[in-house]
Amino acid sequence: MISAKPTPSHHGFLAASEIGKQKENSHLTVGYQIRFESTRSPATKIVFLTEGLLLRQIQQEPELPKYQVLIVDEVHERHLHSDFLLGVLRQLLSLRRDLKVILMSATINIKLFSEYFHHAPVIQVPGRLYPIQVIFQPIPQEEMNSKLEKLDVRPYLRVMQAIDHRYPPEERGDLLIFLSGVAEITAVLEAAQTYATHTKRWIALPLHSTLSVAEQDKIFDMVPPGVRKCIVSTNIAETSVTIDGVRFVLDSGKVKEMSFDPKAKMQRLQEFWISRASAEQRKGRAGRTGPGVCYRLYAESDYDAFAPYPVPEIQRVALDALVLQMKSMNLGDPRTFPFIESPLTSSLETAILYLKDQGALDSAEHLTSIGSLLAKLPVDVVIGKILILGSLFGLVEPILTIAAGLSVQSPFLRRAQNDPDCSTARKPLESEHGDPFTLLNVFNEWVQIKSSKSANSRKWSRRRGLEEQRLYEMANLRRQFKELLKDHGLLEDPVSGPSDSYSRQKARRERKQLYQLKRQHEETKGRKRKVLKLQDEDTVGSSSDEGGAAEVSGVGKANSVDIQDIKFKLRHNVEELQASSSESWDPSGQHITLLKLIVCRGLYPQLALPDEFNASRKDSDQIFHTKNKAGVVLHPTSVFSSNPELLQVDEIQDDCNRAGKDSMKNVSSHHQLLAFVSLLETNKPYLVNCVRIPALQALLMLSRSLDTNADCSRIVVDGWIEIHVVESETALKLFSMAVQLRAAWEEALSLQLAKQSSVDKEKGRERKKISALAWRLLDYIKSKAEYSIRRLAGVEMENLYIGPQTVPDNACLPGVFPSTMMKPDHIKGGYAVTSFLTYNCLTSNMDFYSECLRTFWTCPHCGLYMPFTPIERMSHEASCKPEEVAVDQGTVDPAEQTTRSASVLSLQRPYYCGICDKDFIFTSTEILKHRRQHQQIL
DNA sequence: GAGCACTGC
Repeated sequence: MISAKPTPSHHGFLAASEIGKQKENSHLTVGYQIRFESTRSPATKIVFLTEGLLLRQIQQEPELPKYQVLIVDEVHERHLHSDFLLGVLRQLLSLRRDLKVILMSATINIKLFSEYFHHAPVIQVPGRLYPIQVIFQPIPQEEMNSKLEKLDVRPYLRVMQAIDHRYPPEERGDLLIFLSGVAEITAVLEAAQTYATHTKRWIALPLHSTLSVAEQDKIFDMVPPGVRKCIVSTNIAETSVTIDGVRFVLDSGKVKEMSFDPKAKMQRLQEFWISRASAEQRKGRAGRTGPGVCYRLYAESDYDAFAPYPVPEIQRVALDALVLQMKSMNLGDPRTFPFIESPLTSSLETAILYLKDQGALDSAEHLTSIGSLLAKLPVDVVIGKILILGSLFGLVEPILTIAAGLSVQSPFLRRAQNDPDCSTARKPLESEHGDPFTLLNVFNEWVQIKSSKSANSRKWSRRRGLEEQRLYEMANLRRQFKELLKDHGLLEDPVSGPSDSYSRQKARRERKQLYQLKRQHEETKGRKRKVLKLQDEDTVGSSSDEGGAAEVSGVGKANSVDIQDIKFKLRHNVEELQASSSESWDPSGQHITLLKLIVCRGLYPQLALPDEFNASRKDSDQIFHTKNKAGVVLHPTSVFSSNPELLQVDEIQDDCNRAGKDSMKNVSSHHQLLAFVSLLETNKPYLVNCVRIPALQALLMLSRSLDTNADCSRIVVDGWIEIHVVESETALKLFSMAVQLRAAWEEALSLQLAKQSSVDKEKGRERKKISALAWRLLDYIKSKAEYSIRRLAGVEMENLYIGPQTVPDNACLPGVFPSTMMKPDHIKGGYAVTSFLTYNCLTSNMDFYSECLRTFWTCPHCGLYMPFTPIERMSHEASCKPEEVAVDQGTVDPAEQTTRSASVLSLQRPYYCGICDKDFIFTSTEILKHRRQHQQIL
């Protein structure tokens, strides 16, 4: 193990340049590889790559035969991937005696690493840092801000004054201020700029990740003589961005960190004191080019009380992806894996439970077929599900874009929200269906611009307040997703389009030109450092966000080559992209409806229910509830936040028929649910990236548990949402459709995953079936129903079920499918119809017996006319459905095998008729026929 | 009126 003093220099780079010198003539032997870029070739001897990428390679080749020596840099930073990698390498070392592993770390916590690797020898390398004077300057009590107040900027200004006072302006050296977040940065920046206009000795600049790339780059610009930069930054300057020329560091001692609340499945961004290791790292930023000074806005006793190190990432985040990857690497039980420092047991259990719930792990915690696929997709589990589901319905192109859009930082620049020009230009891109669809629109429009010769995509993006960089990233991501789906047989290789020799030649010529432009750019490389101007007196007052600044750098770039554009056009086939993006042009809205259903199924159970009293609330006060967290709000960037009317229900009120009934309040046929991508708590818990969908239809289709009363008009979903359907007739119709569609969808999916549709002839049949399924899903989603919906209160949730009844086990009712049995449910009471549906188990004031609820009904398929109880009718409908949608018994997911095989035998079953006082062996239809006889007699 | 720390496969 190699260690060095905590210095911001990149040891890895040092090594590279030394190696480079040795091998000057054959520079090709040293390469690098990151996610979307590689200079690796067969000749490569030394390669720099990221930990995540190496882990993916281990997934493919567990013994890493390609490598003899591995150097892992910056292990002290304790990233999720690096901690995991160390664990994997430690195991690999016992398999590969010839492998050499070298860890590089700052001197902190050397013992931990050395002992973990069986007391590996330590080599100390002296650091190269200039001396730094530390000044503790705690904030006086009266300037401490309470949580609700804006940050008090006086302590920060005092430091700037002190610098002006003590150091002559001709002595160079900039100031770097570390704060916790954007709000704090804005406050200090404003004050610093005001101070700067008086003294003319400062130029203050913000630095955080949500700034556009151009704005971030400004911190590298030069200042006029006698002027210092004051860079007001987040943590980004602690490790990610290195700025030379900093002589003064001002450390607030605060940091915002993401943690994970497993109970509510919610991310939480909270402010904390930094660790001593971080404090030292921040201090070190002052001593890179010469002796420096570090002002700390806390007392030395505070410093001593700080935690020694930051909490390793593995102990802070959701471990779904990690567990999934471990499973696919055959690393055994994650609970007993010898991590350098174990994650919390509860966190591992939550992840395992979640993966089971999502069907990625079976009950024995082995990967399922969908699980092993998800493990190979470099995305969150929910996004992975969306991709898989999308490939089923041949809606891959828009789904790829949506999945990519949800996996990158938002392309919407924050500052543009206040700019009226921007928001009007953005307006046409907004989708009333939800934020993922806005992302889809943005990308598709952008691709159209890219493919037109005359339009300038950079300009187009800037007009709309979009960070184009994010759109390039989306293009890369969606291509990677597409290739992965293809590799795993979920996507057919497109038949390559006709290409005549002329167009091939043309394409070749274009590529050649692009290469030339790229080379030109590389030769004149390095952005020329501009000289920053002092802030004008009159612009300062109004500009908290520096309206003009981006414009200046934009104009500066307009004349040069757009290297991003060239790289994009070299990497992607723009015409193909354009074709696929216009594919999702969908005037009828059919695709959108299906896409929404797919996205929502992927996101399930991340659903939020609008509060029933939202109609009487102000726009900004709209409240939503999730199963585990009541009272969440929309993130202000959501379409629904600026257009809350999209979620308003036009209530059917004071209808004379139901005026008196309390349960029939809030009746409408337009109730909507929100599916959301994440729940993030900052000041409040926010729903991020929302999609709206018809509530009842979606819940019947997606939820894990549906409990009903006798006529199915009252439904409890997943134990927390209650629905009253006005007409039980309607409820039954929906139930019947949902039950059948779920089975058909499930089957199509498992067929797809099992790759059983490899024979061409079958493929055609499969496709027909799937398109029939799609149409039926569309019909179903659009079906009308009037109902009320609300979240159950805590007490109500505890008294939902009638509980086990004294029914003998063999008293089974005919099932909904010919092959399933409706068994008495011994926990809830009532009857288990399918794995998700329990009939007549809800406690109710009205004590219905199913026999009382027979009504006459004509089967649309066979014309049978007779009185049915609700459940008999569903059963008949399911067994009497048209040929092409019949459920194929031949292909059953192994996970479901047990439940089904038992019931296949039970097509016929004992039936006791009370009127005849006789036992029969009947199929369900025969039972119905038999009962009809009695009805006629009576 | 009110907002997201930072990486990365």
